[in-house]
Amino acid sequence: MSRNKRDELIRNALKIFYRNGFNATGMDLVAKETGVSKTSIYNHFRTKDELILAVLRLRDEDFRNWLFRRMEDLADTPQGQLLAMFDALEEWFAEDGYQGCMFVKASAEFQDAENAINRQSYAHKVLLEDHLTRLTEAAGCDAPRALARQLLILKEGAIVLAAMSHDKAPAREAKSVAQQLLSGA
Amino acid sequence: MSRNKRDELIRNALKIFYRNGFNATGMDLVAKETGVSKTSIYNHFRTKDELILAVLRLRDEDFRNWLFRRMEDLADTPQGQLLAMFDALEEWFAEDGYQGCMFVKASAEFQDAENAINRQSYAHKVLLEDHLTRLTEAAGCDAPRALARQLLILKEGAIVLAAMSHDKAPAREAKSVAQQLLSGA
DNA sequence: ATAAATATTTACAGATCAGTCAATGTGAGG
DNA sequence: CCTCACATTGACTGATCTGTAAATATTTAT
Repeated sequence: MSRNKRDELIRNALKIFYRNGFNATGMDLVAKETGVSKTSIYNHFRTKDELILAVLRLRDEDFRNWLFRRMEDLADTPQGQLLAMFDALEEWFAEDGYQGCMFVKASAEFQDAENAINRQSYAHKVLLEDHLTRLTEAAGCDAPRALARQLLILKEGAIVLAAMSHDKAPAREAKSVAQQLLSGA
Repeated sequence: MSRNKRDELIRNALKIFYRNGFNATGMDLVAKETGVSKTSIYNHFRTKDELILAVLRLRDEDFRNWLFRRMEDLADTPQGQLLAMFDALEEWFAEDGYQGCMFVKASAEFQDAENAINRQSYAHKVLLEDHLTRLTEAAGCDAPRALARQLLILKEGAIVLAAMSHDKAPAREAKSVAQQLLSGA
C-alpha cells in the first residue's frame, strides 16, 4: 500500500470514527466505507487501537495546523490571536457535522489512564496549552502559564457545550470571558 | 421487582457504565455485576438504551442535588455559592475513580441529535444553567443569563480537562476566572 | 394449603465484534 | 514471457453483542 493510499485510509477512517464513535464503529464498516478490505487494513495496523492512534495523530496535526493558522490569519498580535481562537472555534462549530472534540471523545471512550489512546488524547491538549503559553508570553501577560490554562479551559468548555447544544453560541460567550482576562493583563 | 431493588439496579448499572463506558459495557456484564439476570433486567427496561436513560435520570438528580447542596453548604450569598461551585468541583475531581461528566460522555457516545440519550444529556446542562442563572440574578449581576452561561463554560472546561489530565488543578484555575467575572459585576 | 400471578433463571438466537488464513491478484526484475 | 515477492481478498473463527422463550422459583390471595 502506497503512502498516499495509507494516508487516505486513515483520513477516511477518521471521518467514520468521528461521525460514529470509536467503539460503535466496527472494522467491517471501516473496510466497507474505505473500500479497503479488512485483511488489508490489518496488514498495516496490527489492531483497531493502532488504527485509532494513527487517526488521532492525523487529527492532532490537522487540527493544530488549522487552528493556529486560522488564528494567525485573523490577527497580527499575540493577544489578538488568542482572542481570534474563539472566532476560529465559532467557524468550526458552525460546520456541518460538527460533533465536538475528537480527543475528548476518545478520552471518554478509552478511560484507562494507561491506555495509549487516552494518553495520546491528553497529549494533544498539552500541545495546545504549549502554543497558548507561547502566545501569552509573547503578549507580555503577567502569569502566562496560568492564563494559557484558563484560556484552554474556556476553549474546552465551549467545544463541549457547542456539541451538546448543537449551537455555536458558546464560542462568543467564551470569547467575551477571554477578552476580560486579556484586558486585565 | 420492588422499587428498592429496581433503584439499586439502576445505581449499580450507573457505576458500571461510568467506569466502563456505555457501548463498551455489555448487558451480560451488567447482569453479572448487579446480580440480576439479564431477562429480569429486560423485564423492567425494554432496551439497553432505556436502562441508560434511567441511569442518566438518577445521575441528573444525584449530581444536581449534591452540587447545589454543596454550594449552599460552602457559602451563604449567591455570589459566594457561584464561586463555591468550583470548590465542590475540586472535591469531585479529587475523588477516586473520577472519570469526567457522565452526560458529556453519554453525549459523545450517542451523537445523533435525535437520540433520546443525547437529548437527555443536554437537558441536564440546561438545568444546571437554569440554577446558575437564578444565582446570578439573585446576586444582582448585570447580565445574569450571559454570566451564567460563561460560568457553565468554565465548569465544563474544568471537568473535561480534569478528567483528561487526571488532575484536579483545573477547578482552581476556572475558579480564578470566575472570581474575575464576579468581581467585575 | 393451594392456585394464580409474577419474578427470575438458564439456554439460546441471530447479528456483529476483532482478528486470521488460505487463496488469488498484481507488479517488478530477469 | 516468466517468476517471485508482495498486496489484497472473501470466507472464516471464536467471542461477545442485544434481546428472547420456555421453564422454574417465588410471592400473593383466597
